[in-house]
Amino acid sequence: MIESTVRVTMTRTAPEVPSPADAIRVAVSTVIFTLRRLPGSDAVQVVLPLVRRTRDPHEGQWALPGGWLDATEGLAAAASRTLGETTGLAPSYLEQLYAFGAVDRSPTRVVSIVYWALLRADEITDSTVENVSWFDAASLPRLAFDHNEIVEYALWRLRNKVGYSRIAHGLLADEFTLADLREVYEAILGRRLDPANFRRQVENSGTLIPTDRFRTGSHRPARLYRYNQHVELADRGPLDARD
Amino acid sequence: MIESTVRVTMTRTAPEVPSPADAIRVAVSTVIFTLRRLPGSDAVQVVLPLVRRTRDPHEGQWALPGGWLDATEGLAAAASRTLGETTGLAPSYLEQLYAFGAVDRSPTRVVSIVYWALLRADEITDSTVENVSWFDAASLPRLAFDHNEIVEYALWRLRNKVGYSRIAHGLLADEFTLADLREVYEAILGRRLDPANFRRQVENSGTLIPTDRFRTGSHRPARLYRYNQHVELADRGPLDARD
DNA sequence: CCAAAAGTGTTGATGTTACACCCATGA
DNA sequence: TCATGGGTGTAACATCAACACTTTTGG
Repeated sequence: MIESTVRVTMTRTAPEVPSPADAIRVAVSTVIFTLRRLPGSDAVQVVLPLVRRTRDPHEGQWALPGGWLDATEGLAAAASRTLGETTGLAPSYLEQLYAFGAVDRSPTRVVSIVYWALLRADEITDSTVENVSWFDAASLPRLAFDHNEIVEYALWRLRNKVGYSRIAHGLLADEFTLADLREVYEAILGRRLDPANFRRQVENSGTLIPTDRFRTGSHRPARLYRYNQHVELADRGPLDARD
Repeated sequence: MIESTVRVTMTRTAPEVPSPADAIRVAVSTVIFTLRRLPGSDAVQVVLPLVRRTRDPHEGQWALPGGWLDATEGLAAAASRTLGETTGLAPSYLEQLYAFGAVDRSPTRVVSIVYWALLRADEITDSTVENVSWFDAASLPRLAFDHNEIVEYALWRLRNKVGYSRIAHGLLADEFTLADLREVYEAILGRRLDPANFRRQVENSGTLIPTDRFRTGSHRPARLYRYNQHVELADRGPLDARD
């Protein structure tokens, strides 16, 4: 009988339908990055919103926004929803980061599907939601669960991806100067970039459309650019908006 | 009362502990790649093992090896276990691919944490496990669930990663010639590479250690190389063997 | 000797880095 | 006018693709 072999797969250590005692719950969390200019300084920081926990595991500590996966929604939808409910934010870019499922990462068994997101400068709603604060990604306090490690990994992905994709644009509004864009790269990469070389690289990439408007400031006006909508922020391969 | 705000997160659409009716099960599957030389030909194919389903959803169709996540094991451990149980294989390289959780990907709600793995030439156990067959990755039949799309994505990742890491080495035994290694790259990328340029690139990468042994064949003997164990197969960032 | 794969050399195209220099504006 | 950031030019350097060429073996 053919069934015998596959039986091994399905029944040896786990029954066809896991019993309630084996309950594994699925949560969804999101690491949301945006930039903030320090008041009274020209420095730009990568910041992210955290939510203070008011329940038992790690009560009082800061944690990533998230919640339980609903049986009727996809993973990305759950990320958007929980994120909107906790912080009121709706990011322009959302991508799956990793599934964290170590046995001891929570007192009960929880597998967290973590997403990461970018928020444009014009998307930051300053509606002060209670229990939500923004933190400098470079100097976080001790977070709940394994969320420190998760943010570390998200930062690593962000820095990596900025090198081979155009995601940096996901942090800027519609129109921006090349200095604005360079500032984004510098904040993420943590080092200064040559303005001349940066200009050429980004101009030759074909992702920018020059407008005929200029931003007038304290010195020579800088041309405003627009993002080429036909170019994806990042090549996600055969994956599109799928879960 | 502080609790009110966070309540929104936890209770609006999902209760603190999901009820049994909302049951979401977590499965783990693995896409295992290895290379096979076509008999009577010099062509090398990327192949992967599939398991024929003997149960209700998609019975009779081929599917990725996998099984249910056990409450007492981590994600990577579950991938290794289910994979060993179904195919008897123990790959040299294992990395998380993606979490698939679309609502309609299975008749019941299943979130699949999918891993992908590389099998060295010397790791292929030819113990003919029942209901397991090897397929050319380039021409798969219609698979169960969304497994066709999953394999597509895994192939995309493999091809991408071969360009910026040395994972290709995960497909070869201890000692190999540069032609062997080039053959791996050619099979994955699907195009011929210039032997001269390939040699220089890989020699300058510092990942190979030349031995003083040669493989004698029909023509001029080729030097055998060994991997530099101090160089990781792929930079996984702050993630190591974690779940 | 011959065929064929192993291995080396060379050249032009292309991209990256550093930095000198000119341009346009507000103050 | 001057200081400053916007914007252009250019030479040194590294990387890479194409391909001619030499070396070494089995037959």
